Amino acid sequence: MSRTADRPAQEEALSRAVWEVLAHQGLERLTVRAVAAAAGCTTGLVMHRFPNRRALLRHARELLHETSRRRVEALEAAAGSPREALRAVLRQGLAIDREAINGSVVWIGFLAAAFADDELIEIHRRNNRLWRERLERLVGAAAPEWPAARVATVALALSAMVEGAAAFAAADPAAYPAAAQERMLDAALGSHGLAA
Amino acid sequence: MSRTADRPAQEEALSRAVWEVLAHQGLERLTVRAVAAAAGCTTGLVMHRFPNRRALLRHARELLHETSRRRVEALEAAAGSPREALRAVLRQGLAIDREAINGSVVWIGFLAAAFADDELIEIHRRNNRLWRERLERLVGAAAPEWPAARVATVALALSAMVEGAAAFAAADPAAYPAAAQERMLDAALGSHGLAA
DNA sequence: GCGTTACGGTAACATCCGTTACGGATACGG
DNA sequence: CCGTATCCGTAACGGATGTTACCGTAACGC
Repeated sequence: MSRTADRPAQEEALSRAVWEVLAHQGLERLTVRAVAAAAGCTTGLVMHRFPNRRALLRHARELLHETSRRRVEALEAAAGSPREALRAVLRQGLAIDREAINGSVVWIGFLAAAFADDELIEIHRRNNRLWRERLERLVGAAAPEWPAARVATVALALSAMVEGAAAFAAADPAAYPAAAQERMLDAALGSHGLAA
Repeated sequence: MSRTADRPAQEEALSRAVWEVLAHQGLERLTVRAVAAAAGCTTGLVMHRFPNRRALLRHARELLHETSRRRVEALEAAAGSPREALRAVLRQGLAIDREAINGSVVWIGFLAAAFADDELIEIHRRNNRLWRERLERLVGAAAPEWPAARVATVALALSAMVEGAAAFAAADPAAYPAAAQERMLDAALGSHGLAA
């Protein structure tokens, strides 16, 4: 062996650089060179870690999903009741601080990129279906007496609302302040009889 | 004068070509050459009609907004009651047929592009605020007794839900069939006491 | 008809892209 | 210490991109 490079750490650093570029420069400027510059290295390292640009994007997308999954599971575990868990998980999907706004911008960038990359769209669908199952499980726990069809419909309504609000806020943070998003979430939960 | 070219018609045709490329090839392949090919002309015509690529995208974005505004106003005028108008306007924002799915893909593409173009994001914000005002007016007409704050909150909840559902369906049409989206809409309207 | 003028296709330009090849540097095994 | 294997920065390549310049061509006024 020669000098041991921490490959997973480098891959994560490069993935974070992808998020950075996506959040602050947009999809059109998401080039290998821009990612390398954001990571403080050269294109040589990037192309040594990943066989090509698409593989880099895929890794960054997967890591983003894994990160948000862990965050959601921590919130779910820390919640005191099913309804609190549901609200906490939905709330983290909103764009209520600068970091979450950046996350939403990145999410939109990956989605737009996925329409031109079969493997990215496959990753999106897989993750989205897991997200949907989680939401249905949380709604079912929050309203145990509901039939499955109602659970599924309300879970879709809530998850779609959160995604849409995050997109709105990402594009126009001043027009969609955190308080407005939270009022929206509580109004929706309350209207469905799911208030904690 | 020489041979009179129908400039507005050409600009519209080029804008439609932009939508076409955005819907079927994605933002990354949205090049001047791809737009020209989709419009059945060469880059020469494109660059004669617009000073540069960004101006072409801006025109296509504005025209898209104007088109959907006209569609929405027709639905609103044809509705028999305020609540029917609200439902019809929200329903057209869903991705319930192939054309609407394409429209949602295009919408996401423009949004992702806007994060790298100050003028595009400005157009988005202006249009989105008009959309929001329309929704608040419709919700207010559907529930005249509500205070303004509740109207605004519910309008945000409904519009965000529709946008999110359209994004979900655009990325995974098989997982979000039209019937599921409509059930979601009716469940949300019903939960807020706005069913027709 | 004919000159003029707008129109738009062709082709070139500089730049940037993803990717590849190479070579210097470095840490480990012996 | 030294050979060697790995790491990664450098630099180049072919191709694509936005944009510009040029020029043939077709229609209108006279």
